[in-house]
Amino acid sequence: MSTGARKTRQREAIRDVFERSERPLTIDELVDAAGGVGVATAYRAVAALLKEAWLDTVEIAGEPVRYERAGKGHHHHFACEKCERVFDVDGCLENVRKLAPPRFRVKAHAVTLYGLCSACAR
Amino acid sequence: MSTGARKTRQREAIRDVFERSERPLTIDELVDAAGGVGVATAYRAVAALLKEAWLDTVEIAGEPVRYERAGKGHHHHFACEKCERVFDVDGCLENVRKLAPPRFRVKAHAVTLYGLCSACAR
DNA sequence: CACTTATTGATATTAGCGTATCATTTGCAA
DNA sequence: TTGCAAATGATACGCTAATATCAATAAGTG
Repeated sequence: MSTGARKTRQREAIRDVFERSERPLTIDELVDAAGGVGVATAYRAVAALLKEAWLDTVEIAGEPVRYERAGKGHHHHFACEKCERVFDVDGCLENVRKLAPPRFRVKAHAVTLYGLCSACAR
Repeated sequence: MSTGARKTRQREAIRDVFERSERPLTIDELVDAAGGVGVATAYRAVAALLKEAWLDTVEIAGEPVRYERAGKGHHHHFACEKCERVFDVDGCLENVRKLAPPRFRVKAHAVTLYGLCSACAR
């Protein structure tokens, strides 16, 4: 027979990178970290992994889209203004949805913190 | 003499639009609302108003940049998934910055709610 | 091994958004 | 009213991010 996805060096490398990284990565970060993977391939692999819900999208205003392993549970993000990396922030706040004006139906929310990560803060 | 900014129909219209609107507007929304104002002019006027801190930038992930009158005090935003408009959300949460991991220095934060605005929720 | 076809990747192309150009219009002061 | 610099606006251009192209490569079955 013949149908199905093939196991390639590049795809393995990409999965590895995401499995090891505990923070969301941009396509460029991914390409750098994976090594020897073309941009087009990176985009294709990410698109596939998104489709099969193995990756989630992390969008932060004014920044390139990032991706991280799906299924981490509810969390938010911290964007370091110096090293430009984005980190996961566990936990959430109780009354987020109560901020909405009356009659507004809240379906999701995002909390993003900005500042300096531990490495850059010293 | 001769130095200084001139008062034009277009600039007046743009200021009026922002003064009347209680929600952040994109350049396109601004151009539509102002009527008879070219895109280039809109960009130029907004740039000037940003420089003199009469306007603030409102950035929401994956969406075009919006602008609103500066000096409203700390608040956040609600993005309607249906009509694509963005609304102000007054108030904030106490412990936002406490979410950050140890040793991270939080300098700012953004809370964005997604869902349906009162008009679209009915 | 041999062959079929998915995959790769350099690059062309597209799309979205903002700035630069420059001829024309228009404030506004004398 | 006149004159000049500021302002306008249609459009060309530039930038960034992502997709499409297509010849070359390689996975994996028989």
